[in-house]
Amino acid sequence: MKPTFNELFPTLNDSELQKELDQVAVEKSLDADELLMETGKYIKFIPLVTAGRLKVYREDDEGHELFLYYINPGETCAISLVCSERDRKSKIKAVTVEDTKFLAIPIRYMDEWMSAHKPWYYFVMETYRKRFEETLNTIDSIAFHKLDERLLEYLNKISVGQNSQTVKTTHQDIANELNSSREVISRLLKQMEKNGMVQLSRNQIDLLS
Amino acid sequence: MKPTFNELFPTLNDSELQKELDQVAVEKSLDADELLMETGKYIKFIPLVTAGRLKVYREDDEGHELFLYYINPGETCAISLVCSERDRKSKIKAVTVEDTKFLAIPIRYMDEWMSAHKPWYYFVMETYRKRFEETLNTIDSIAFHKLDERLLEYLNKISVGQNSQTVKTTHQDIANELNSSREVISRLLKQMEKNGMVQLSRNQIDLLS
DNA sequence: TATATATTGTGATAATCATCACCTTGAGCA
DNA sequence: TGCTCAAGGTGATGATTATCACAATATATA
Repeated sequence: MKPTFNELFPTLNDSELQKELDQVAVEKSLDADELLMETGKYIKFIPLVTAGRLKVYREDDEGHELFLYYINPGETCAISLVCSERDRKSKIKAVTVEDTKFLAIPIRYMDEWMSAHKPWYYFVMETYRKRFEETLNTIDSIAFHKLDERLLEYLNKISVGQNSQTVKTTHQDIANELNSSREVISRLLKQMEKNGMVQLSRNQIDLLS
Repeated sequence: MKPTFNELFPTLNDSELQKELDQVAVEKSLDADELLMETGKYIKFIPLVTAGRLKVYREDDEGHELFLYYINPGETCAISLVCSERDRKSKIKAVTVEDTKFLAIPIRYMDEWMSAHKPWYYFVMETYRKRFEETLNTIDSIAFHKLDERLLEYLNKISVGQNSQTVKTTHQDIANELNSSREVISRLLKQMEKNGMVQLSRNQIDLLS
C-alpha cells in the first residue's frame, strides 16, 4: 500500500498549507542513479521525497567524494533550503539510488511560507537540525574514528536507511564513498567476516550482528 | 571606536525588531577562555556577539576535539538556533578566546520573530547557510586533505578570523584542535619554516606568504 | 560452453601519522 | 643569577592506510 502524503509528511498536515502545496507542487520522478543536484549548479526547487531514495555526497574539485546521508520518503534536502537563499550554488551532489518520486516546490515560496505557515516552518527547522546533526556525525566519524569503525558505521547507516540487513554494492563503491581504496575495504571486510560480523558474497554484504 | 549594534548587525536594522530586541536582550560578558556552551548541555539563549570572539569545537565522548569555526562580532551561533528547537542538547563546545560581550536573546522568541520580522528571518537563514558551509569545508579538510594542508588551512582560518598574520598559540594547542599530536605539528611547522611559509618563535607563529 | 569482464583476494612496499623517549631552549621568578 | 618549568626539537619505532602488481573467482554474454 502506497503511503499518502499526510502519512509521509505528518507535520505538514495543515489545510491552508496543503491548498498552497496543491497549487504549486509539481510531481516529478527519476530513475535510479540519476543526478538530482550537482556540485556547482543552482538549485531551483525543494524536493519533498515521496518514494524512492536519494544519496547525498560531498564532492571536491578533484573528484573525491564522501557519502553524507540518505534522503528518504517524508524528508527533504536541507542544502536546497539553505542554498535557496539568494540562489547560492551547492557543493553537494544528490543521486537517486532507486526510482524516486518527489514533489518539487519552487524555491520562491520558501520565505513566504516560512512566515505564513507554522507547520512548514517547523518542518524546515527540523530538517536543518537533523542534517546539521548528521553532518556533525560525519565529522566525528572521519576525524575521530579509524577506517574499520567508519566502514561499520557506513554499513549500518546504509542498512538502516534502506531497512534491510543486506547491502548490495561493490567494495569499490564503498571505497569511493568513504574516500578510501578498494583493497583496503576488501581487507577490512574480510576481517569483519572472520569476526562473524558480516557475510560476504559478490555484490552483496549481509550484516549479521 | 566601538562599533554600534547597527554597524555590527546591519541586516537587523529594523525599527520594530530593535524595539523587541531592546526589551528582551540581556547584555552579558565573559572573560577569555570561558565556556559559553558545553557538550550535552541545553541552550537557553541565542548569543549575538558584539565584542570579542568565540571558538566553536566539535567534541566527542572520549575527549577528542576538533576546531570548527570562529564566531566574530556581528555573528551568532547556528547551533543554538538549531538546538533551540524543542530544547535539544548540543554536541558542541563554544569557548571565548578573548573577553567577549554579547546580547543574550531567550530562545522562546526565535519562532515568534522568524515569522514576525523578515530581517530576523534573513539573518537566521544566512547564519545557517554560512555555518553549514563552514562545516562542509571542515569535512573537505579532514576527508580530502593531508595534515600539512589542514595545518595551513587552520593557520589561515585563525589568521583571517583575528585579522592578523601573527598566531599566538602553542604547538600542543594546534595539535588538540586538529586532533593530532604535538610532535607531528612541530615537525610540519619546521618544514613550513624551511619553505619560508612561516616564522616560528615561542608561543607564536607568523605567517609570511 | 567458452570467453570476456567485473569483482574480489592478497602479498609487497611506501607514505602518513602517532607514540615513546629524551633532549634542548627560552622565559619567568625565587 | 640560577632554577624551574613550559615549550619545542628530534630520532626510533609502530600502526594505519594507500598503492602497485597480479592472481583468483564469479557473472554475463557471445
